[in-house]
Formats: sequence, structure tokens, C-alpha cells
Amino acid sequence: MLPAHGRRHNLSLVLQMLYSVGAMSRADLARRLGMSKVTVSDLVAELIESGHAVELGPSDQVRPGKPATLVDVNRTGLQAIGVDLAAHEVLRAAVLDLDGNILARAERPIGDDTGDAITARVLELVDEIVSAATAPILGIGVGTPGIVVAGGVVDTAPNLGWRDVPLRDLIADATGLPVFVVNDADAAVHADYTLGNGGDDLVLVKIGRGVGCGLIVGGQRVRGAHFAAGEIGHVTVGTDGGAVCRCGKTGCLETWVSAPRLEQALATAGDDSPLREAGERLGIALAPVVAVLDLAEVVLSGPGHLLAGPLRDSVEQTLRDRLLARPEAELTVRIAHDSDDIVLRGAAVLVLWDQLGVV
Amino acid sequence: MLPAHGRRHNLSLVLQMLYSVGAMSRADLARRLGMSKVTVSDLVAELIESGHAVELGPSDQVRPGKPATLVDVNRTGLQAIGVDLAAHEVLRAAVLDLDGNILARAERPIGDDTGDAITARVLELVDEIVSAATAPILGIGVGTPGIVVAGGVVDTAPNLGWRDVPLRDLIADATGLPVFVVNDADAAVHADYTLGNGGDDLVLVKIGRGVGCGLIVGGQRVRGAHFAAGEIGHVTVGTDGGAVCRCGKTGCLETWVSAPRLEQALATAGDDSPLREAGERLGIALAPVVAVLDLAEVVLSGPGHLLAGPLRDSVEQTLRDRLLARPEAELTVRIAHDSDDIVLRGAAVLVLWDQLGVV
DNA sequence: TTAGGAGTTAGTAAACTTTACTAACTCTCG
DNA sequence: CGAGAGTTAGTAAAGTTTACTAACTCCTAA
Repeated sequence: MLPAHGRRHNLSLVLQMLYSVGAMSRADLARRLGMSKVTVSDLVAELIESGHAVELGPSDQVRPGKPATLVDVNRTGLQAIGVDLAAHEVLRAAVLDLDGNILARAERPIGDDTGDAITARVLELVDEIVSAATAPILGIGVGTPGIVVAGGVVDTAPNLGWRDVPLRDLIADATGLPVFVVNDADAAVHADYTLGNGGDDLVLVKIGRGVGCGLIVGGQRVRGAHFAAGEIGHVTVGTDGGAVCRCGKTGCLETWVSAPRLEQALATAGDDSPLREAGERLGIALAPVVAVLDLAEVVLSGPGHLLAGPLRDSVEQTLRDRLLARPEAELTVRIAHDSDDIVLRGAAVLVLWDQLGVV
Repeated sequence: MLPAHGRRHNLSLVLQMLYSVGAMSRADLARRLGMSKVTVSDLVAELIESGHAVELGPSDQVRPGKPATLVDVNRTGLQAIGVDLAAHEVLRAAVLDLDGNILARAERPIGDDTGDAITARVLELVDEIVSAATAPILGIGVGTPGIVVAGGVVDTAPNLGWRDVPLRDLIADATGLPVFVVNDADAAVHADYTLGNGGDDLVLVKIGRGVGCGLIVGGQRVRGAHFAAGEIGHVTVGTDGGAVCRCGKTGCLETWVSAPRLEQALATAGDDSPLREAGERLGIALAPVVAVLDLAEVVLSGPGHLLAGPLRDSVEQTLRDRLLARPEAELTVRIAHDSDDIVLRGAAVLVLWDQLGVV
């Protein structure tokens, strides 16, 4: 690696510190980062020049000596675009600030569209939301259903009728902005990890038309050998059979745990037993994963009325039953915050990570 | 990070390149690493001075220009110690060269020892094997059963009667050498990954008195939130009951898949159905893990007469049955090479990684 | 008025680069 | 067969970049 690589690393350390802790003086930064005041002053100067950081004026803190000048990430002067292609019935996009706050929204109905028609609709949506930005845009993050391989190509997304779509390049060519494309569950887990205070070892299960998950292991997102990490919907659960799945197999997780299937089962059952059974099946499927990875948190994302309550409780109880109890290794099962916008936020977070240097 | 960090990184890049590709000239190193010839020459000089690299004399290659001088990692001039505390009935240690070849061995029987007596026996063993080295020792790697937390402390190892044993410091104090302590399955997966040409996404299941596994995900070893990644033995498998386990639960993986249990079942059954059933149960347990992590390889390590054949075939078939078929995402189920020495080699590999800078 | 902290300037050390050179070889031709 | 041309490896010197320490000015509370 070159000295320039070290420099870039240090620039991103400054941004990470400001992003996570908040505004502080150069001297404070130097102390926290273990660098000299001169070095930090120089790094901050470069970040101010590039527009990634701003001075906020003197500190309110009263103590001896020259008043400190606070600097921060340019929270309001930079924006990111998040795009969610996995929502129910619509394509969604938003302008977000660096804190993940949504400043503007745009939508396009999916209707009966598929394939190229969807692609055209996505580009219209992106054009509209880019126009709505009120500050320089760092980049565009996209959360899509299906499998995304290297180079931002959507390998397969059956729900959108996509095969081998070079989505990153299509959007980058149309906008001239940096573009990052990931699976929607991966976007969601990034949002939880960064904005939802998730720990370094967590799995987020996202329940929509199907069921998928995003994984953070040792503070890193898991991509998988074929970019297909998180594809849990078609794993056979348990050893006592189950319904026939649309994929042709029997007893897939998705036959218990997906939004359409749960709504239908609830309507038919008249009580909440489908939720408890779904939670049990999800717990059975997740137990080896939690054990092998030694995860600390299981996060559920999706319609709150389905996930909160009996389903969540059942996941927790089933994991407790099927794993060896270790008091010092407490496992948390919780509902994600703000599931409706979690993919938008997560897509935007990926932009921040890449453009501000948290990669 | 400081310029010195970059320097250290570059020194380890040179060693990694030599280690993986083999001897080459400074000019060749410069081309492959994208550095200037002057920089590489300087880095190599430092490595030669420290004894980590050696010049091998002129290249045999005939072509115009000044003859190249080949340099390589000091493969025969440096050694590492590997220690295996997870073998059946014995504590084992070896001197290995940088290629993982075993040059000398030592053993101590466990007998009825437990707790502090075992600790004393380990220190005797280490003393003996250190004396057997014929070149400077880079360090000592130890693969132990149980859970190893930060700082090389064995948190729990019931089979050895250990609780909260500061094994790394005990051995380091006794020898004055750098010491690295990991779980035996983690050591095994490192050996497979580095010496066994394993890919970046693999799980190694190690079957001995119990059953545990080591994981490489995205080229990185998985440690877990509580340093307990890989503890798969006490996960409940399936939904149709099973034997009562020594932990008190029912249907734990270990009740099907452990060496003692398999030997006993084979003696009773008179045919190989216990192997096939064990393989099926292991496949059931691993299916969600393989799917969620998108693994490319499942490696089985342990007694060959148990693992090769019906058990392996059953693991493969069960995974095929319970996962969605994706032709482009071929999963390999294979038997590890040299299971008897895999922990010794893996422990030594950790030394190489840490001391020669592959961390 | 003093002490101590924030921030800046000047100069230096380390780690890289580029430029230019020498050393050592192969190939070609008279 | 020997001299000269051409090529590559490796090194010396000079330059650049990125960090540091030393020394200073500025500022304010006590």
C-alpha cells in the first residue's frame, strides 16, 4: 500500500469519528484518534475543502484556553439517494441526509409491469428523486429483491422479471452519480447495523413477499461464495413435512414465513396460531445459524402486525429450546425499527459507507 | 494509521506473495505487487536482515538482461510449533516448517489427568517439542477443545477439566515465545484454508469426542459475539425427537454425530445405517447455515473410516434435498486431508499468519 | 497577570516515488 | 571469435508525500 492509501484511511477515520460521535474540535479528534494535532488539522482542512466536513463555530463549552472550533461531517450539506425496489406493489425512492433522515420521497406503482418496463420505471423514479435533492448528492444506493453479483448486476429477481440486469451501470449512466446496488435484506441489515445500533454479529430476517436475510458477522456484511448469502426462504425446515412450495420442494421456510402466506393463514385460522407456528419454524431454521456464527442478535423486519407479539415470542422461545443455554451469551430477538423505510435508509447508508470511507 | 503501518503491511505483502507463489526476483515482486523496484529491494533487504527471507542465488531462466537473483521466504530456516490438545487420549505437539511439513513430534498421554495436572503436562510437552526445533521458532500455535476468548484464555474445556485457564500467557511465560491459542476446529479450518486449498467460504466440521466446526466466511475466520462460533454439537436437529443428550436436552446433533456415539451405534447395528443417519442429521443441521452464508464447501474432518463413504454421501444428498438447486452455485462436500495432523498444522499456520503478517 | 488549551507554522523522519546509473547478461554481425 | 547493441536487474541519488515534534501565537478563565 502507498502513503496515499494511509492518507485516505486517515481521512475516513476522521469522518467515521465525527459521524458516530458528533461535532468536536480538532484537538479532541487528535486525542481520540491518537494522531497529532497538526495531522488532524491537515486532514480536516482537506475534508472541509472537499465539502465532506464543515466548521460549526466555537464550542459552547466553558473552560480555560482558546475556544475550540467545532467541526462535523457535513450533515445537512450532503445528501444521499436511497431506492427500494422490494416494497409491496411500488418502487420507492428518497432523498436522505447523512443521519438517515428522509427529506423527500417519490414512488412509482409496479402494476403489471415486468422486465424492461420495470427498468424504465426505475430510471424515471431515480430521475425524479435526484431532482428533488437540495444539496450535492454523494451517490445512489439501491436495494433490490434477488441476487446481486459483482459490479452491481442483478443476476436474478423473479418478482421483477429481471435476469442479468446491469442496474448499477444503467443508473450511473443515466445520472452521472456513483451507484451501489445490493439485495434488499442486505440494505436492511446495514440500516440496522449503522442507524439502529446493531452489534457486530447479527442476522436480520426480512419478511415480505418471500423471506430473506442479511448478515453482519464480525462487523462485516456477508456476501457469500456466489453473492447469494441470506437466501433462506427455500431451505427445508424440520423433519415432519410441510406444504408444497412454489419452487417444487416441500416444507420450505417460505411456506410458513412470508407476508402473503401469513395473512392468508390468519384469515383462515381465526386465531394467532399461524404466527406462533411461523415463529417456531423460523426459530428451527435459525438455530444452527445462530449457534455456528455465535450471533448476539436476531432482528425481524416486516409488517409489525405480523412480527411483533406471538411470532417474535415464538422465535425466541424456539431458539431458547434448541440451543444450549449460556447465560453469558444472551441472544436478543427484536423487531427492527421503521421497517417501511429500512431498505431506503440501508441503501443510503451504503452510499455513506462507500463515499465517506467506511468500507 | 502511520507510514510505519503501511511499511509493515508492505513487508507482509512481500512475504505473502513469496509464500503463495514461491521464489522470484525483486523485479518480479515489484511487477506483481505494483510497487517500484527500489521499494521492493528495500523491503526485501529488511526481510533478509530479519531472517524472514533468503536469497536463493541466480535464476535458471535464460533471457536477455542481467540475471535475476531469486528470493524466497525462509522456508527451511524458520520453524513453528503446533500443539493439539483435542486428540483422542493424548496431547500432541510437532515442529513444522513453513510449508506445514512435520519435522518432529512429541506426545503425552492424558490418562486420568484433569485440570491443573493437564496444564502441567502441556507445559512439559511444549518444553520437549521446543527443544526439538532445529531452527529459530516463530511461535507456538495451540488448538484446544472448548471456547477460547480474547487474550488466549480457555474459557471452558470440559474434556480437559479446564475453566478460565490463561493458556497463552502460561506457555508464553514458560517459553518466551509468541503463543496463539484457538479452538481445535478453528485451527483445523485454518489448515484446510491455507494448506488444503480451501476457498473463501467454507465450513469444516470436526468430529471427535463431540462435534464442532470452524468457519471461513469471505476469507475471514468467524469468531462470534462471545468467541463461541462453531459450537454446533448441542443444537437440536429436526422436529421428530431424538436421544437424550448429556447436556440434558433431546435431539442434539452430538447424539448422532460424535466418534464414540458412531462407534457404539456401528457395533450395535451391524450395518452402516448409523453412518447414513448421522450424515442426514448433519445435513439437516447444516442446510440453513450453508444457505444463509452461501458457502461453497463443506469439509468433514475426523476418523476416515467413519466419515468417508455413506456418511459423506448422506450429508451431500441431504443438503441437495433441503436446499434450492442452483447449478451455478455448486456445493462441494469433501473429506479433509490428513485429519490426524490437521490441528497441529492449523495451529502452526496461525503462527505463520500472525508472525509473517497475513493477519 | 498567569496558566493552559486550541490551532498554526517550521522543520524533520520515514516511506514511498522517479530518474539516472552501473552491472551483467544475450544477440547480432563483421 | 570478439566487439558493440540492446535489455533487464538492481542500486544511488534526488524528490514527494504523510506523518511527526518543536515552537510559537492566540485566546480565555481564574
